[in-house]
Amino acid sequence: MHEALTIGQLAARSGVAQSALRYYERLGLIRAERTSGNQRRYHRSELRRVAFIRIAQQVGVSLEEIGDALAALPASRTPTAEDWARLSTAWRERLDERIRLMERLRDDLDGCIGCGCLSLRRCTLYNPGDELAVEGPGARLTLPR
Amino acid sequence: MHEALTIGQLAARSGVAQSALRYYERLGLIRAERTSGNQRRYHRSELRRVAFIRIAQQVGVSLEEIGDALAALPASRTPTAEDWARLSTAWRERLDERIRLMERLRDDLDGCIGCGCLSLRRCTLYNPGDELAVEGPGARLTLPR
DNA sequence: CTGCAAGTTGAAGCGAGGTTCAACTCAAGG
DNA sequence: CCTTGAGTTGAACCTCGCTTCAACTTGCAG
Repeated sequence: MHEALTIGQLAARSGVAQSALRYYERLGLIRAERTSGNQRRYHRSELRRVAFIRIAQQVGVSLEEIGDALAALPASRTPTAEDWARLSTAWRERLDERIRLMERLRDDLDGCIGCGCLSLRRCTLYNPGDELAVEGPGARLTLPR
Repeated sequence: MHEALTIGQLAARSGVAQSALRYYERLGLIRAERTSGNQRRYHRSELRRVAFIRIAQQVGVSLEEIGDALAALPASRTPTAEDWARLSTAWRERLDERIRLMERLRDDLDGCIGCGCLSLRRCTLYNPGDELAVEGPGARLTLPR
């Protein structure tokens, strides 16, 4: 029992439901070989991919964007620590940005608590990203990116 | 043109689409009077409600929870600065919590960048909220609450 | 070789947070 | 009065990130 993980094992070890793993595969976020009987066998390096996906989600990145990022990994070989480090660094900057945004929100909120204003334009608070306008149909990302 | 805002005006001033405003009304988050011809007329204080809703969304609160919070406002009178301040204080704590979570994520990520590990259990990084398990059907909140 | 857990698929469904549409009605300036 | 832009409704649709289901097939311990 070296190398290959079944979907159940990957699910257990990553904490991600099997159905979610299959979904990720459909989206091209992870990959699996198949046994002669068509069952998925995951290389251990997929564990890192899954971890990366979940972390990126927490940073507020959509699965589509995560896919783009993962596509930058070398397909020919198992990604090295360095490969991962490069990606992590990129997300780190996003995280920092998000944190800054939250902190600004908090500080603005502090300023407003005194006056109870929440008066949109008068406050810096409202709409911190200057994203007043329309963006097309469908659901919106509730949280800032 | 004092007091009452049309839906178009509220949309323009709040930066929220008319369709979203009607949706919020269906959910009971905001209220409007009606003209004799059945058109909505919003009290100016609804501007603050809308602002509050958008801010709370940024903090990662669902519309349902926002509704619960807004229900705590006095229905009989226009909310005072103090009323709003109370709500804001409550959200501030949530915000702080979220910021802490993000910072922890960032610090953990920093630790991992060196080794490129992302190795789930070995790192503190993965799944910071200890929320490994199942939660029932439907979409999941992507970002920590 | 049997039995049972674990795996397979595609299609359908869910929940959140809206948008879009058609078919009207209202408000107000000229 | 007429026109035109703004507003009305309910129902249908959308995206995202999954889960659930039914109907099978595989893998493996005994």
